[in-house]
Parts: sequence; structure tokens; C-alpha cells
Amino acid sequence: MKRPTIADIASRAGVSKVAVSYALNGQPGVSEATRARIVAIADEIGWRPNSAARALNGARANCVGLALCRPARILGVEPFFMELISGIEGVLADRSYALLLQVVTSHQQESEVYRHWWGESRIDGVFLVDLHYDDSRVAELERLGMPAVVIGHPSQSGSLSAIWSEEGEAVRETVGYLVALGHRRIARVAGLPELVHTTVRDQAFRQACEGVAEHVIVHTDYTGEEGARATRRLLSSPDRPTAIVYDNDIMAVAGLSVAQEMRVEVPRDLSIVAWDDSPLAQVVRPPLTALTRDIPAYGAHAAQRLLALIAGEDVPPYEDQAAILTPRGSTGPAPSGTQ
Amino acid sequence: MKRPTIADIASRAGVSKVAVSYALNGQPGVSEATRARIVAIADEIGWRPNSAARALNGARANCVGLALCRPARILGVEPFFMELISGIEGVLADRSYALLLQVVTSHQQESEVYRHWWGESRIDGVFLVDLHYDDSRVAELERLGMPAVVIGHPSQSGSLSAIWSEEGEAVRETVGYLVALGHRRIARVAGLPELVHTTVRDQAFRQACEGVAEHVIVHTDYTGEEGARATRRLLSSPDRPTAIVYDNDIMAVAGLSVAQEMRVEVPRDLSIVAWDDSPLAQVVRPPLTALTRDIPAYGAHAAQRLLALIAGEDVPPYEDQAAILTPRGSTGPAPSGTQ
DNA sequence: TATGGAGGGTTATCCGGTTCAGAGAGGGAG
DNA sequence: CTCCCTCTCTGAACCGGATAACCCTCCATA
Repeated sequence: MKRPTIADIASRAGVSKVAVSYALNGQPGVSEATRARIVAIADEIGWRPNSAARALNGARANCVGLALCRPARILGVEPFFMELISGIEGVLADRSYALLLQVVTSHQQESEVYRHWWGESRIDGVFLVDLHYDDSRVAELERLGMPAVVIGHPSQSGSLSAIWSEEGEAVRETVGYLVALGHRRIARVAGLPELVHTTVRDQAFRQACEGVAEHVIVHTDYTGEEGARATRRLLSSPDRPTAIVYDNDIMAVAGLSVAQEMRVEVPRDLSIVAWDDSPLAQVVRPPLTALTRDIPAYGAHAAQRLLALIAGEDVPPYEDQAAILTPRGSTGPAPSGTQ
Repeated sequence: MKRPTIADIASRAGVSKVAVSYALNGQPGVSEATRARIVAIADEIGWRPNSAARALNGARANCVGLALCRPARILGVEPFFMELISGIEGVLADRSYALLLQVVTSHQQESEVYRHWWGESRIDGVFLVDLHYDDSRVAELERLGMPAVVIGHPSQSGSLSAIWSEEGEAVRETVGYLVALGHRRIARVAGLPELVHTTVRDQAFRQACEGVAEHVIVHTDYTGEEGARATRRLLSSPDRPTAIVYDNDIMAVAGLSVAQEMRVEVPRDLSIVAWDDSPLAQVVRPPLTALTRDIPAYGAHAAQRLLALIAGEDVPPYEDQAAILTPRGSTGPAPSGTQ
């Protein structure tokens, strides 16, 4: 079954291809009567514009790209990306934009993917996630001149348009809450140190603790194993922390398990906070106090900005809502002996 | 910066567009010397074939689609899909194929996405996942005549090519293992009952238990909350099971928490098995005995078959490797009093 | 020396839709 | 009645490649 083209519609309606094109695109140049007739025929035979043919003229592919550079094992357990994607797509679908997805293993490979996509005119723009310092991908995208929205801190996004959520506020809220509960030794089990948002959180954490609590930061690769190992080390030290803030939920769960294994009771002996809420944080015992964000909304905002950028509009940096603390059973008053 | 076309290369090389086309596609019709010259120029100026222009001729979009029909919240915590995608892409990338992803909320919407993609010639084929009984999407894809690989049981895939993993064997292995440990009352906390693989597992579970153990099946929507609720009900019944097999890892973790909450010790009083292994299963205490599969490989096989189908080859149904049981700390001998 | 064929290259056309420059028809103003 | 303008529509060119058909040259062979 051959797909219908505007030529088919034209011959049925007894007009030229051009009239059909105008009619279906809402352009002036055809009478309302003719337009209605053409639209009716198009509907009837189920015509859809051939995206390749369209792209060949206007250079618009009606498609944007997203490359994820993390091992599949980690991507799988990080609810963040799927939620982000679903938020992005809510916006794209409304405008008939598609999303091209690619999982890569290095920044070099990711840049290559961008070059391919752009060179082949497959996409009109991209989202850049997991921003690093001196990120080579930023330079590559600038070089290509491809519309791009960086989902990450604007300090490192170069000339690209950025959208980010203020991490400092969330850190301060968390530390303030823990200090109010009497905690004076707080640890942070952070993610990959080369990610910008890790460092931003690190700094905010140090500042927030300054003068009110001892603090220690351990960096990991976001996996449960490293989260567990870090927790084991922290809880084994003579002046062990009474509260630990984890950079994702899987590490927080791993930490919780380690604590139970070491007979450190949560929240009596140890308080635990997870960054980014998820169903996972709620099914363990005790349920985890978490920093909650509306990630689909974050993705939706990013998508709106990318589409605006593609449309040639000017898109200033945009600070999205900060995460807010959702207290649950994993946090409580500091053990009295340790203050 | 305008993207270079074969016309640019042609004028630089002093030949016609056709010669360039032949040279760059490895077709006969140009001398090796000319070919080398053309290829060198193409490399130098960073030429890449415009995918739209190519698609406009051959009808090949060099792109395949995947639509996921589950709420974002569940997609996020299910490592399955991300691992599947990463496996799929390993194969696609080698052949310069891209993957179009869309998250939808209903089968009707999913069919619509297929019609759009196909009507717009955006994709050459699709993967169909989460097969239902009397699945309307199968009929839709057959009607469209679009190459499709069903990742699911062939009994319901109609004329579409299917790839699936034998669930029966995994169920038998699990039940056999639990029975060998002395368990005589085994529960299964299953996923959505309308999914084919749920029913297949249900049947295999009943058969495997037949005559050797009492059994009960509870259906859920895969969320941790329902997994917890099901567990609570099971453990509250007078003749509570001594082993529970969960259809995914998040429910297994939720079940583990409920057990601990109810002072049912795992594995002393209750054994727990999770279907589909993941980092999550390994970070909780005790680590979960799980049914392990190589999901990326599964995705890779599916991708190979879809590409073969698109190339016009005949693709018979294919049974992939069954999951194998990985015993960990969450399973042990049945409590002696209950036999 | 005529002939056939391979090798190397070109021209013309097509894919499906967009866009530009006009061409007729019809109507209002002068 | 003529002039000009607007409205509606059309032919042709174009986007970037693929492909069918054909042409020229050179060399080997009968």
C-alpha cells in the first residue's frame, strides 16, 4: 500500500500540487472552499507529510536528539532520565517533534553522534546533560552551530542556552533541617566529581555546614556498590557521622542496608537523606527522606526552550524550581550521646 | 555554516555529482584514483549524507522506533527498558541506524504514533513490547504493513516476527529450587494480568507447583506500593507462604521491607525471589535471589532481527535464552515448623 | 582493420513537498 | 470603458542525493 502524496490529493481534487500544499499548510493562496475540499480528501485518504521531503526543503527535521553518556547498568536504575524523557516528550508530541535517543559510552563518542546527526540533518537541536567542567561537548556543539539546551549549570554552558535547578537552596534546606534535629557530623556521599552539579552541591554543602557541623564528602560513581562501600567506611570511622546525604536513591538504599547490616539503626543512630525522590525511596523501611523535584516538568521546560531556540527565538538562561525536602522515616533527632 | 553536499564535492573534484555518489557508496563506475580523490575531499570537508535526501529516494529512513506504554513513574524504576534500549542501540549504531523513542499512555495513542511515524516515513520499522492478549497494536502494525519485531510471546504476535525468552524454564527452575529447600507454600506476586508474559508465567507457575506445593498468585501493576500491599496481605493470612516470587525487583524490595516491618525475617521465615536482576536487588539486605537475564543481549538480538526484516529477509520466530536463577541471601530453607 | 566489450564518466529524471514568479479572472474606482 | 489591484491558482525550479540510460575512449581479439 503506497503512501499517499500531495500529488494524489491534487489529482483527486483536480488542482495542482501547489494548491494542495498551500491548503494543507494554512497558507493564503487558495479559497476557503478549495481548502476545505482538499483537507477533506487528505483526511479521507490518510495523508501525512513525508518528513524527509519536508526536511529536504526547510532544513527542519522536526526531530531533536538526546545522547546519554552513562553505563547502561546505571542508566537503568536512575529513574531521573526516564522521567526527564517523558517530560520532554509531552512537549515535543504537541508540536509533532520526535526524539532521537542514543546511549553512548564516552564524550568523544557523544560528540561524534552529534556530528553525525547534525551532518545528516537528522535533528534540529539537542539536549546536553551531565555537564562536566571544560566539557568538550559544549565546544563541539558551539562549533557545529547546532541549537542546544544544556540541562545543567550555566557557568559551564558556554554560549549554549542553559536550564538548571538551584542546588544550593536544596542543600541549605537539608543541612538546616539536619542541624535543627541536632546533627553535628554530617556526611555527603556524592556522585561523580567531574560533573558540575556534583561540585556545585559539594560547595553548597561545605558552606551550609560551615560553623554549624563537621562535614565530610565522599565521591562515588553513583552505583549502589560504591554507595555501600562509602557508607561502610563512614560508619567505621571513630567519629562517625550521625547523618548522611546521598546523591541518588540507589546509593541511599545501599547505605540503609549497610547501616542495618552494621546494627546501626535508622533513624535512631543514623539519619539518611536521598537526593531525588522515587518510588524506590518509598518502598524501603524506613521510607527515605528525599529531595523531591518534578523531573518531568524540568524536562518539559527544557523542551520548550529548545523548540523556541530552534524557532530562532532568544532564550535566556532559566533557573527551574529547586528540589524541596520531603521528610520521611529515615531522618530523626541525632543520637543524644554524640552531640 | 552550510553543510557540504555532494555537489560541493563534485565541483571541487571537477567531476559530476553522479561520480561522487558512486564513489562514496562504493559502487562501480568510477576509477580507484577518482574514488580516492573524492573520498579524501569528502573527509576533508566533513561531508555526511543528508538523511532526508536519502530517505526521499529509497524509502529508507535509517531509523527505527520504540514506543513505551507505561506511566513514567514505573518506566523510571524499571531498569529493563533502559538496558533493552542500550542493547538495541549497540546493533543500530553499527549500521548507522537511529532510534526514535516515544513514551505514550495508551495503546490507542501508541497506534497513532505508529501511524504518524510510518505515514511520515520517519521510520523503517518498530519494536513492539509489553504484548497483550488481542493486542490492537498487532493488528494496526499488520494493517500498516510496517516491519515490526514483537518482543514477546509468538502466540499473540500474529504475522509479526517475534523474539521472546522462555519463561517456563525459569519458573520451573525457581519453583524446583524453592521446593528443594523445603518450601510447600509459594506465592507469586505477578505484574499486570493483561500482559501475555504475565499469563505465561502464571501458567508455568501453577504447573510447576502442581502436586508439590500450594500456590497463590496475586496480580499488581508493578509498582512498589502494590507489591507491598500484596505482601502484607499474603503474610497476614493464616497459612502464609514461606516463599514469594515477585515479577520485578522494585516489588521484591518493597516485599522485603514489609516482611521486616512485620518481623518476618528473611530468609529465615520467608524466602524472596525477584524476577529480573538489577543493581537494586544486590544492594538491599539480604541481597535478593533473582532471575538473571542478559537484557542488553536480548535487545541486540531483537535489533538484528528487525534490521534483517527491513532488509527484506525472512525472519522466523526466535527464542532467546531463558533467565537463570542467581541465588543470594534472600532465599533459604523453609522454616521447619511449617512443613 | 573492423569489432566487441569493459571501464569511466555524463545527462536526465525522480523522490515529495515548498517556494517564487506569474497568469487569468473578477471587481471596484476613475 | 479602461486601468489597476486582489484573489486564486499554476508551472517551474529547487532541496540533496540515487539511479537508469547512454556515451566516449581505449584495448584486446578475430
